Amino acid sequence: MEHMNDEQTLRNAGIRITAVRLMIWKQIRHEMEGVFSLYDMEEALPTVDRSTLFRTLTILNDSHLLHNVDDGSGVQKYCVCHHDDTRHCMGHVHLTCRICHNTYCLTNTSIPQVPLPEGFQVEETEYIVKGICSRCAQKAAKQ
Amino acid sequence: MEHMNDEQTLRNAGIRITAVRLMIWKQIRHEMEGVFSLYDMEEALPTVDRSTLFRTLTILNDSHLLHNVDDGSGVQKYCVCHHDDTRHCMGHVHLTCRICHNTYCLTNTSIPQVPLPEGFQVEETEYIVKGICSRCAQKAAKQ
DNA sequence: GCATTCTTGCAACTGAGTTGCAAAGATGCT
DNA sequence: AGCATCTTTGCAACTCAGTTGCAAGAATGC
Repeated sequence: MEHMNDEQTLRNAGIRITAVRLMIWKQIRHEMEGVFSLYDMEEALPTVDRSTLFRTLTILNDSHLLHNVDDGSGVQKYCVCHHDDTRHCMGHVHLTCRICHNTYCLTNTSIPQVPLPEGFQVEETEYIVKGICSRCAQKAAKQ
Repeated sequence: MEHMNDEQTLRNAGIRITAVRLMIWKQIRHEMEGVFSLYDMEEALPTVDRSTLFRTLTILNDSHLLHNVDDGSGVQKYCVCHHDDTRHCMGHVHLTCRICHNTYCLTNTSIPQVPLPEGFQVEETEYIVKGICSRCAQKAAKQ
């Protein structure tokens, strides 16, 4: 699965192949690290229109090749789903840095359960830690 | 503290009293239940300009009379801080309903800790459960 | 090879939040 | 109270991210 070629991955997800989609997916898969935004994609692929990027990200999201990350910045972020089966990849903890605005996935830290009121139907859980990442903290300390 | 009058509450927080501010605070304190947005305030107080509401909410937030709630809807929400001291009211779990877009505070459910990487300076933690609230689930079941 | 369907880029729009500025209001000092 | 100073307010205009309508271009099915 990990080594499936990019075109096959899209096809398997039921996504029709086009030059633009393949370019977008390759960019995400091989060049973007961690969590990225629509704006990051615009920067990375300036020849592709924003609306196309948006629509393609939505398709990838719906096909569970990406998942939405809500880091509380007010900007929608995306992240490659790393999982080996078809289950939707469930929540892990996210760190988001107030200074550099990067968001990091703690892929190995799953979200602890809490008791919920009777009758609430859970669909998704977000656990976001906001603060200052170690890199930014170090920079700040030097000055 | 709970019974302090509204004017005194503002004054104690270091906020200058004006007719508009008092009206906003009374509305929040006595009419809004739970979590509300700027838009909710616009609806409730149509005579007050949006920018004034926004600036006043920001002041109340900075003075820890309100706190920001990030429910992942992309819309900033606010909630009265219920606490007896000057500590910033720390995170509790929020439920947010995909159907009615209401957000509920589980004020008694504090956010469980998770292990974090060395060097990350935590400032705030959000725990948001997204899904369908019992009221909306019941409505859906009837049909 | 042609008709049909899907994808793309452009432009224009929405919605929430935010800012500059002048008028209105509050405060401090005599 | 009268006046100068500082703060707050409403208006309009703007930013920023996301979203949509539509016509042109690309892919697909027979």
